[in-house]
Amino acid sequence: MTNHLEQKLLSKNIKPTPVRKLVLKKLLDERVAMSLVEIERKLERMDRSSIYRTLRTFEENYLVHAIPDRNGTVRYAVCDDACTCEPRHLHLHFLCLQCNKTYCLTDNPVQIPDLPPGYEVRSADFLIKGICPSCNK
Amino acid sequence: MTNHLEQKLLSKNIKPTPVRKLVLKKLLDERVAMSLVEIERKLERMDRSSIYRTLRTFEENYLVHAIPDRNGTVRYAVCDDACTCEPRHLHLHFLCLQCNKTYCLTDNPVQIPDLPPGYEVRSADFLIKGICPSCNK
DNA sequence: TAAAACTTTGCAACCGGGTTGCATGTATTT
DNA sequence: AAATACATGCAACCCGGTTGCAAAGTTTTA
Repeated sequence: MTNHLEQKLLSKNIKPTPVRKLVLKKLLDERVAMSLVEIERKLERMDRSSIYRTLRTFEENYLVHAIPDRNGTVRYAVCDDACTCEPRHLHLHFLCLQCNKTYCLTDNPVQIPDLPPGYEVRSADFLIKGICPSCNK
Repeated sequence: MTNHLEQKLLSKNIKPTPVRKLVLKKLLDERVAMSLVEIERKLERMDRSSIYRTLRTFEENYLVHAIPDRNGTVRYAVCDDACTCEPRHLHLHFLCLQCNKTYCLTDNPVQIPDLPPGYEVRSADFLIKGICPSCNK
């Protein structure tokens, strides 16, 4: 419901405007990470630059995180409540090569390996590619 | 030297043409992963589409692998001799947020975590971001 | 060795996602 | 109610990626 969306936005200090609520709703409903254009196509009446700026606002305020894929498109996924998007937070994602959906696998903890001295780690992305359960049956 | 480049190309069944040798040389010399445009800027006289097609050929023949970053650009790095780019091969990369260079950390093994049943893993990318040793001193 | 077939390269044009400037509309403050 | 700030929509632009096509180079075949 709407209130839930508003609360989620407010909890990240984002003013709950109509556009923002719709974009957030879409991201939550689809339950997979979406790119700017994917969102644009699903929200027919909405202007691209509005979605673009909305996604930037979301990312700046740690409501979503970005997941780059091999073709140069970036998809966005809503951070779960525990996600702080802080340094050393590790995002684990699964991209299905068949249906092209990107799943967030938040409950699979991954260790960031020790690096040679001198490397200072700020964040990390782990993207696994393959076939997802629903394409696999 | 040239012969080394030719051998590297031939070992992956790529005909060693002038353009290909130059692109490969540049990738090896710079020792960091480079995007299409980065290569284009370093190789002033060379046509973009030639570089583009060259990179595709390299990738198709497993001479380089692609590393997507957060802004939607894809960088290419020469696979080391052990790298087969096969399923289950895990690429570990480090992107410096300051100098924007991408390093291949091939000697840091990483385990692909166990996923929930139904997920079939084909490949994986692990991108760590932070500050590299030479920016860090 | 010359012609035919194929591959590589360069040029130009295009495409499409991402980005920005600006004007209008909507909310917030005074 | 006026002034200010913020959000939205539109249009235009930018730029990396991609493709079609013709010229140059290479390999094959007769």
